[in-house]
Amino acid sequence: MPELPEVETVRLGLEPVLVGNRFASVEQRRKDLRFPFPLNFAKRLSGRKVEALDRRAKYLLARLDDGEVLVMHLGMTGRFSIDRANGEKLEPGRFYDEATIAPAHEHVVFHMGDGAAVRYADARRFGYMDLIRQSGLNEHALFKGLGIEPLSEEFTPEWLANRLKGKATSIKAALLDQRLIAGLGNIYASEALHRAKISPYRLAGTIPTKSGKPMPKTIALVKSIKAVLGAAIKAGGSSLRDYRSAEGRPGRFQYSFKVYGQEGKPCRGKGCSGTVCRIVQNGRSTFYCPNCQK
DNA sequence: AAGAACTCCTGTTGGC
DNA sequence: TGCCAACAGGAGTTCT
Repeated sequence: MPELPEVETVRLGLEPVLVGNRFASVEQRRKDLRFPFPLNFAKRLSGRKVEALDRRAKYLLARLDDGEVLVMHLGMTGRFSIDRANGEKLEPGRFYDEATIAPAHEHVVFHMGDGAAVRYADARRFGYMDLIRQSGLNEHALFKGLGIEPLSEEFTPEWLANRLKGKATSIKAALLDQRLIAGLGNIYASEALHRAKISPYRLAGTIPTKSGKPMPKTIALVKSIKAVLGAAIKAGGSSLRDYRSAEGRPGRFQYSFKVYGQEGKPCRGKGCSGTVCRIVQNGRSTFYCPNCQK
């Protein structure tokens, strides 16, 4: 569920609670999420200090003082909540009429040295956690094939044109491929294609280059991806059903969706009179405007 | 080898 | 109201 902007928002919320703090104890309430927890997970975390909390693609990386990295992925329904040390409970859904998280879905509780508790709940359990040595992180199976960070300076039209060349899959499917661009998901792929006025059906290989130079569509796509992700982070991510920022405040970017979830509504593209359609590609919904996306 | 289908799991929603 | 199929922000594994 959470894509790059949501994970980044969670990172910003967790950072002041985790960084510089120690794990006093960790409750691990089941042996696995999507994958088994690593051996002696809770024990290995106990007493460790968090030196930094980073993000890579949709992964959160808590760098520990013993050279290990606590790797966390939220899957589709993973969410964190924080009980502050001063006793204040910041429950997800606090600003909503939604029920609180069912206790059965709360799988991990990190008790911090300063008295704060960081809770991880995940109804579908598509999320996962692992402990990996910092020195081998980039060679680890989870990270080895991971693609470029779309907000990095290295992500340029030249780079994208080069990587899309010869691809026979749809551009929508290509944008979801984490080995290519790491962090885009189903919402922002649709939104970026709409901003760039590119049909999700277009074969990725037909977008890129002419005589070695990126075509306008490639330039527009890179610009759109960066813009939509940047704006979403600024808005604190998108809140649909499950996602809340770590403080429990909802994201606001859902109000800026131009196509995602907007089936049947008029296209909000400038000067476009089209209607937003929902189609299915590779088993996933794509929203787009057939009138302005070519 | 690339691309697509299948799979994991639980909860919500919409149609009849 | 009840039931049931469809769908949900991900991505590793298994097929073709």
